[in-house]
Amino acid sequence: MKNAMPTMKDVAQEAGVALGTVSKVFNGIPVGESYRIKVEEAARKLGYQVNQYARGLKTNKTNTVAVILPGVNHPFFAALAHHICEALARRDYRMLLYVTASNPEIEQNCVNMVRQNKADGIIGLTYNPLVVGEDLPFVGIDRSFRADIPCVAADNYGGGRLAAEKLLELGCTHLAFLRTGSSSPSETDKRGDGFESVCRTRQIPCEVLRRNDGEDGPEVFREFLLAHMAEGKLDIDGIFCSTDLLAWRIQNILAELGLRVPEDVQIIGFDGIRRFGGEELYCSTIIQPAEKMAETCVDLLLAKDRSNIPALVCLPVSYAPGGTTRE
Amino acid sequence: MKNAMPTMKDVAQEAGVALGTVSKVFNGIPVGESYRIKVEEAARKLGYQVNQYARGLKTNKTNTVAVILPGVNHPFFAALAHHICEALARRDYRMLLYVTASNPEIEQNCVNMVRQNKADGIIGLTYNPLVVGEDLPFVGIDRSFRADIPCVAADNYGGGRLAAEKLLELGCTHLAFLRTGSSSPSETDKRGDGFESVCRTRQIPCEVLRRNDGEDGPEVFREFLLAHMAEGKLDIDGIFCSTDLLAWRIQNILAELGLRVPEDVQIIGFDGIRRFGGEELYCSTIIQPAEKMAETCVDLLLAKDRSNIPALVCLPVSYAPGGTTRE
DNA sequence: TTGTAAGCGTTATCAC
DNA sequence: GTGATAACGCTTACAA
Repeated sequence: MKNAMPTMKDVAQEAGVALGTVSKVFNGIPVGESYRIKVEEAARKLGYQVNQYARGLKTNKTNTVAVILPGVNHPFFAALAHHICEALARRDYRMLLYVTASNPEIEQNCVNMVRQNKADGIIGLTYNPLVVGEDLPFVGIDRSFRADIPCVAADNYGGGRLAAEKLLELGCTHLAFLRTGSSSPSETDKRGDGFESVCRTRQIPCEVLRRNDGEDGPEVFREFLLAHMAEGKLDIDGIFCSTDLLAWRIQNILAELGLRVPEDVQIIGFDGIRRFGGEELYCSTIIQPAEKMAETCVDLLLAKDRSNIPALVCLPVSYAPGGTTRE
Repeated sequence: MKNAMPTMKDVAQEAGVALGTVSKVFNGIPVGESYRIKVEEAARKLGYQVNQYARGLKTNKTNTVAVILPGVNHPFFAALAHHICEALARRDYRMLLYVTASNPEIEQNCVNMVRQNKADGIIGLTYNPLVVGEDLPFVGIDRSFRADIPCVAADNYGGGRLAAEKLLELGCTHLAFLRTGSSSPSETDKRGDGFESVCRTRQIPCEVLRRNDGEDGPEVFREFLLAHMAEGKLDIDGIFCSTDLLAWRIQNILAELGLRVPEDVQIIGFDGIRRFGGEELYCSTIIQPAEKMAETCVDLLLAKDRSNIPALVCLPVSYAPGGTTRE
């Protein structure tokens, strides 16, 4: 009458064997051939599926990993979620997804919920320092808030350097770095550092504007650009933006100002966002290896030996032209 | 030494009350005020969290819903996932996400896994007929494969009509409907039906090209357009594409052919995809109410009374100009 | 090898 | 109102 889901007991009865024997069959523990057959047959007949959570109650493993992201609406986060989900599935794990809108309370709340749901670990791209038990494996993306929590990120510093080198290679002589993003520190801050370091070394003039989300509107960037214009010309000829989204906005502003990209000024973004999740790039950009990052997070989280986990893993980025540079 | 997660027993001991009392406190069952305080204090001190799955073992509820999508890389799917996740969180449910790449085996496999994980229900955008137990609540998006499984979709038919009416209102006299998509039938097929019905009624010439994904490359559309060109002019002046992605591709082809949008030909897409998951539209389009759809799916799935669930719920769409129409 | 029984953390049914 | 106690579906010694 209630829930007709068959249990191990049903299978045992159907197969005419003991409960323990059924369990063994489903755990790959050797059992008499004839018994195995009987059990498997009964299981198929009844459509039996092990209850992972009842099992977890005993084994303290649920084969479930919680993933905490600010959201899944932004293409880069979507790509992460997608690839993490697939990487987990390949290992026969399931993904419990939480979205937080970067809200500290929600983030912490998610962590608490994860404990209720007994996930085997957490992969989290979070912006706030969280309290998470020592016992619960945690891997951070782009950010680590505790010494023993490994962080997986793209090689943001290297990506910044690469962007600078590319722009110089493409003939730029006066660069700029533009940034928006969260105010809480993260690996992504190194994008600008890498970029500036190249400029310093090569003694290239580099204008910098770093802003935090919400601090002020897009008009700061407009003003910045205006301040660098004289007689309809921009004195900057190469811009590195901290994200593809910012690059897109900058392009719009430049268009309004009557400047052409890439003729008057070349732009390189960061992320490697593709239209419709698979079509062409929005701009010339430094591509984050989302799939590799996902795979690495999962590997790190599920590693048997958690004694010598690295604190930070930076994955190689690559440059791809996307129409906003001259090549 | 092992997992230090405190249990109800620990809380009971700490609070100096019986186990059952602790349980009652956490279930809102009336209990002596002084006891409640003691329990809550002990729980806080120990950092206790109920184990949802141990609870589920008894109650047959896990407060978990499985969501099955082809992937989460495409912006529309990402939006669905995002809003479903939030809608579930609002009801104190968690989301178990599975991605299938529309592969029938993987889809079925997900359903089986869901049974292992004892989700309370499934929300699925799937392309293949699945075998899913009568007992497991299921809500389909854009498709239903069984009479008793409710389907939530945008008003695709109405959207098609709206597109036709808009194009006519904008002065078009010779229309076309272009379509790609899965070969398996779904609610989305009605987009073209609605569009054509308006054309028929109003006696407007309407060229139609319906293709299935993978049947052939993008060149069919190019050929189609070429076949409708004479002396560098297109005899069609209004195109309705079954998705924004297709509209984007068509725009690219038109550009190659030297045709201008919206001057020479106006285009309306379907979906309402926004750049970077929140910026402007790609084209003039019929917007699917992703958030409402998500909310509706969750409502339907979690409805107390599942006796009179509708078979199909179509949510209202809206039109928004996005630069590919003249207004 | 196979069967038995004691938990895992929780809820629910009872006597008290 | 409170506190034992028997499930829930499964794993795992341990005994047969």
